[in-house]
Amino acid sequence: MIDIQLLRENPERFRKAISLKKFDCNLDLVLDLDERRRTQIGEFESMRAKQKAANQEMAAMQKGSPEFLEKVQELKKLSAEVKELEAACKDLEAMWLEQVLSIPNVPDASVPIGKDESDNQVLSTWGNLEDCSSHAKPHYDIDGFGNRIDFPRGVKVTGAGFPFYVGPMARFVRALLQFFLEEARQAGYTEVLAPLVVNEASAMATGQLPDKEGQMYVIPTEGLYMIPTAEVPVTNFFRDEILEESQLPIRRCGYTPCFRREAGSWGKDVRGLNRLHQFDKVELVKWVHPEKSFEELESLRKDAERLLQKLGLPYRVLLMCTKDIGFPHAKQYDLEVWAAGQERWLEVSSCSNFTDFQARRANIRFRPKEGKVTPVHTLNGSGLAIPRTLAALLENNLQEDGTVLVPEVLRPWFGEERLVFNDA
RNA sequence: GGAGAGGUGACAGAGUGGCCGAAUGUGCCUGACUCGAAAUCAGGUGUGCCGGCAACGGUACCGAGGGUUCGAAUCCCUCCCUCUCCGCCA
Repeated sequence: MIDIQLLRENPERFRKAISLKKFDCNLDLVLDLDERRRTQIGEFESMRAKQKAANQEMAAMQKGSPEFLEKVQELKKLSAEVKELEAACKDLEAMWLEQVLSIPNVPDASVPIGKDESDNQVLSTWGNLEDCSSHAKPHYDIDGFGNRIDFPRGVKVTGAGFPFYVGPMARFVRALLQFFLEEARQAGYTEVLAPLVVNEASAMATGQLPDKEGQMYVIPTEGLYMIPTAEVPVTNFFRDEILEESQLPIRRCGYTPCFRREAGSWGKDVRGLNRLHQFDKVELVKWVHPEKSFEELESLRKDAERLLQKLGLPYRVLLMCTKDIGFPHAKQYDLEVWAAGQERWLEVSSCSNFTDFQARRANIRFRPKEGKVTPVHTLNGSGLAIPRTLAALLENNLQEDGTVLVPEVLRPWFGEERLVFNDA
């Protein structure tokens, strides 16, 4: 959530941010509620102070004495008033909070202004598209693909979007995960193995609730949600905590399966590995000093880029425009890998700086050497999402003989030079 | 899942209706002592919100949410969590 103090001081800054992000929320209502809330709090607290003082007097009186009983009668009325004022406060507070939570984060000045995805800037492109296999074809059209990634069995067992990875392909996914995790470790991220379901408070803190609940699978009997990304449990690790300045920055990585309902994305771009309900991903998360978050975003992006470079996959870096960055984001890069068979770019990582927006919502703060407790800045990025990376890899490295050449960096983990699709 | 016990500040641990934002101890910070350190002594040491330029004042917070009462850390209800025993189980 935003800093209400800043909104009071400079509403225009937020008005602009909202229009740039094309979000719909009523700033005047927020400011009005803020005003009323403060007045209400003032009234309640002064009445409450009066009550406390009177109760103080009572404590000194002899219980049951006439003046005591008289005082009780007198205070009953005051007590009722206090209760009313308190209830009014709570109501206003709740309305106020709901509105404050609906205001998006302000985009950084470096974020290009744009109206749709065509305004995202391609910052750089790495690798040569021509270097990809001349035999490339969409991964789902590779001979024997179904032997290795079994969608029909997934449909039978669970439903669409839950494939089985079989034999060498299962091992290959594991090799990718191990490669990603090891790279992250060497880049200074501490590995965590996190819960795959989270409670409501956690989903609220990272912003999946209340607006994006359609994205998550729900376990209604327990009131829990299956995670759409490791970001949720990993970020919530420090929820409601005060960190020491000397601890910052904290860098963590975590592998988890991710579960996404993807409601509404029916029919488009969903073939093969392009979009699944369950997929594996390594996520990188940082908690940093507010002054360092934008440089930490650059290094986060580079950490993700390095993975694609080592895998030899051509990719491009997009600086997302104001319309395309999400609600809590201040700045966001997307990494898109080239899938030579489909001849299209696939998003495999999104690296974001949330500044203090998510931290304020999740109540993650730090104690500066001087001054008062302050929200940290949080960042995260994929490093990387498996299925699309895998799709590009299969397509780009497809050989004439129908096998896929395994990148050097994966061989220590996979143990073989080629991925074969047809069982001998 | 059943039975019992319990959840208090950074930690340990008192407190069972008003004198409790909360004893005491530990830790931490400052000062004294010391060449320096240890030990000792003295003082300080939470977070949110509201008001205030500030000093500061007010208010809330003793697992969470309701309730009783003039007044709740303390009594009642619901929920969550931890521990012990039993059951079940990878």
